[in-house]
Amino acid sequence: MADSKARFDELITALKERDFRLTPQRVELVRLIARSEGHPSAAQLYAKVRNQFPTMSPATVYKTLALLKDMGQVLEIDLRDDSHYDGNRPDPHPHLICTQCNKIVDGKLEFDLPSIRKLEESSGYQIVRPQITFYGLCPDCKRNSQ
Amino acid sequence: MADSKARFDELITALKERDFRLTPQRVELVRLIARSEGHPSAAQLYAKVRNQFPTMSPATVYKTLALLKDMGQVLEIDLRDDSHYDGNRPDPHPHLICTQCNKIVDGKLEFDLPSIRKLEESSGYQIVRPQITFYGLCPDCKRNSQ
DNA sequence: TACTTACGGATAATTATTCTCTAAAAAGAT
DNA sequence: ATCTTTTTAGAGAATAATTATCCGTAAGTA
Repeated sequence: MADSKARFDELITALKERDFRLTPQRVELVRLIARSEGHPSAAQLYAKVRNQFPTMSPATVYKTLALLKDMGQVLEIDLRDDSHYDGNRPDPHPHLICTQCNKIVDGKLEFDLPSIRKLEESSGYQIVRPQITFYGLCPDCKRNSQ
Repeated sequence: MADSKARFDELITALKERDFRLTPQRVELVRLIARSEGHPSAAQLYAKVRNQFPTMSPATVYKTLALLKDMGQVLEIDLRDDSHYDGNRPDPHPHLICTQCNKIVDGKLEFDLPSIRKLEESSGYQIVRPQITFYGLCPDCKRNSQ
């Protein structure tokens, strides 16, 4: 959350450019995303946005998230039970997910571009979006399980 | 599918060793897994096993898959909509998934062990299961989209 | 201000996965 | 072997995230 105001403006501008309407609900959701530090789930964002708009429906959250995802502005992290979203680092990067408490943190791991090129050649696939997830135990749960 | 009979025996032996019961339903499911070439989903396995056991429930499939997964004998590939299973290469390896036709193939990419160790150190996480997925276009869909 | 059209909201549908309960199988004792 | 006890698995119902549909309304524009 280097500068959530700047990120907010960035997202709003991106929406305007593509002629999507800036409804109050949508603006509020974008504000929450820009301000988010972790990797909130759709349900968590929904719960927060309902503070301002108690009648809002989940579908509205999903629709706007899908929009931002398609624009490449938020990164979806699909888990088994639900999806979480990274609204401040839309570039692909690895995630570490605790299998005990479900805590998600960003991983600092460089992609080995040459290897990916080789993989594209050997497989014939055109790779668009890498999704690298490391399941394991977070420091807290590791300690508690010992 | 080098030798599905050998793989079948291997899985059955592993189940026996841990004193899991070999019910007809379970044996048939294991046979399907040992024989599977691609990365079948739970639903696909369920559909096939119902040819032999029309009254069988999905829960039975999920339970046995969970069992084999916990034993490290099958690898789960969780996608957004459902999970697929790799019953013949239980060691972690990357997958390439086509965003158009959902075809899944195994990727031949070495894990960079030193990088993973560094990631464990910097994050404090104890990594148990890496899941590396590359979304993109398979050769067929790439051709058709041009 | 009026027009056009996308959006929000509600409800219901869909669908993967899991819970609960019952039946059946294994183990042990006589 | 048979009866009893205990554990496990199977079937069907339930759960919960996400999506589809439809209509009224409000955003953007001239």
